[in-house]
Amino acid sequence: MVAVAESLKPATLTIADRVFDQVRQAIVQGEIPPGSKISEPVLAARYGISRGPLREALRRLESTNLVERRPNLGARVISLSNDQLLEIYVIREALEGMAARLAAERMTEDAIADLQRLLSQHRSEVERTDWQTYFQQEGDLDFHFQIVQGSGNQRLIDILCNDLYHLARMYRCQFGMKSDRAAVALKEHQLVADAIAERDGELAEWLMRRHIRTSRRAIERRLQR
Amino acid sequence: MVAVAESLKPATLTIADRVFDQVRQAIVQGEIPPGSKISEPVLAARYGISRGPLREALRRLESTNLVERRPNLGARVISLSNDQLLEIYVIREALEGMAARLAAERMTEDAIADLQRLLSQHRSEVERTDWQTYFQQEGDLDFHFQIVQGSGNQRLIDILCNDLYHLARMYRCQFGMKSDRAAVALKEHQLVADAIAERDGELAEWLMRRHIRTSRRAIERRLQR
DNA sequence: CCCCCCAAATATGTCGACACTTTCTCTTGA
DNA sequence: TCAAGAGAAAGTGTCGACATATTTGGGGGG
Repeated sequence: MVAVAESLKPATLTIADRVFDQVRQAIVQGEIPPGSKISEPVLAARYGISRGPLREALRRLESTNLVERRPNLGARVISLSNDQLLEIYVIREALEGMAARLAAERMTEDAIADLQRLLSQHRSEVERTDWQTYFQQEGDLDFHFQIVQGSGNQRLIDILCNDLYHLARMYRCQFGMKSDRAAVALKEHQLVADAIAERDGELAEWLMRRHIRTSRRAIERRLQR
Repeated sequence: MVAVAESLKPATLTIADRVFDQVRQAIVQGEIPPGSKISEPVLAARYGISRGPLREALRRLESTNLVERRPNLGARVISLSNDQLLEIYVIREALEGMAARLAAERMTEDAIADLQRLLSQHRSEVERTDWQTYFQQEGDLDFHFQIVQGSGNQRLIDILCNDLYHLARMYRCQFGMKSDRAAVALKEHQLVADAIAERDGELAEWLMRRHIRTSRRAIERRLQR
């Protein structure tokens, strides 16, 4: 259901790759709670592998900022402080704003049609209030994901999809955040998509930045309570 | 002379840490040419260590985007294509623009004074045309570095300082780019610094983005020739 | 009763060896 | 002569074991 595409996988899958995915999923879904220490022997035993590939996986998790490793002290699942979460939104504002601008300039007509289709699908989902929260949460990421893809800037895609989005999802699982601004967010999404469809890069960037800034402030308010 | 500060080092230094720094320096300075294959046994022998820590170092180099690793095929030093170099400048435009905005809002008066001092030092250096190119190159990074630090956004600092700046430096070493726009760049720097000193975040972001965009276009022109 | 110090236990860092994959080379056949 | 295939060589992936650092627990002293 979630269209967070892994960039093209290598033909042969190494053990470290497989364990990396498994542990990442376990962390993002909160199975391994944030802040908890990760014991290499324990995890290696759980997955039935040696410590070598496990360390490789942990190292990759560190590079995606899901775990922290300190020499001779081991690895811990990161627990995002409120400030760190807000920091991520600031970066997303900058990067996704740029992504929206580039998407308006370079996205293919087909991709724009897909984007509009995704939005109309979201619209119908939002009307069914029961599924609202779940679909809006994942659907929100899908929308941002498609625009980032449309930017055509591979490094931009990597930074956002491999690092920041996983963090955002982990945080949502962690705090069970229900969005009560699904309808509002959907309207903002529509405005961005329209600007892209009209090839107005400057406006698309401005709208996307305002959208993310609004989301950040909503979270900020929620955290202060 | 180069103030690219490593974020606070752990007390104990592991072998993998040391080799990571050494290999990174070798790559950035072009000692290990871009695109060349990295043989684990060879490098391990050169540094007198086992393949374990070396692989850890290679993994960290991969996470900083200085080497590419593919399963069962080994590691290669990345060789930036022209497009990839330009992609980095697009991301820098977005991120450093935001950094300048934040710096204008949050930088301490002392830090701003340091920034102005750095610029006046650059001014005197630019007048001595012989050292111009070298100092301008490194000084340029120092200037950007100080502003990014002033943003106070730790993740922003990490992304720029640990990844993108090293790539930019490698590319400069690789192509031996001499900047013939040192004087112009210096003026642009001064404008950004002034906007920060006046706490005008919006202007600071606009000026920084224009500055980086101008640099990108200068490179673009140079590459097409 | 609390604090400090020392030792055992546990975990991480490092190493060497083995297995499997990839690549190169040489042979064989058309 | 060239192409295809088999075998060898080199390299990466994985494993188990040892060395070193950290943590934990207990004992002694204040």
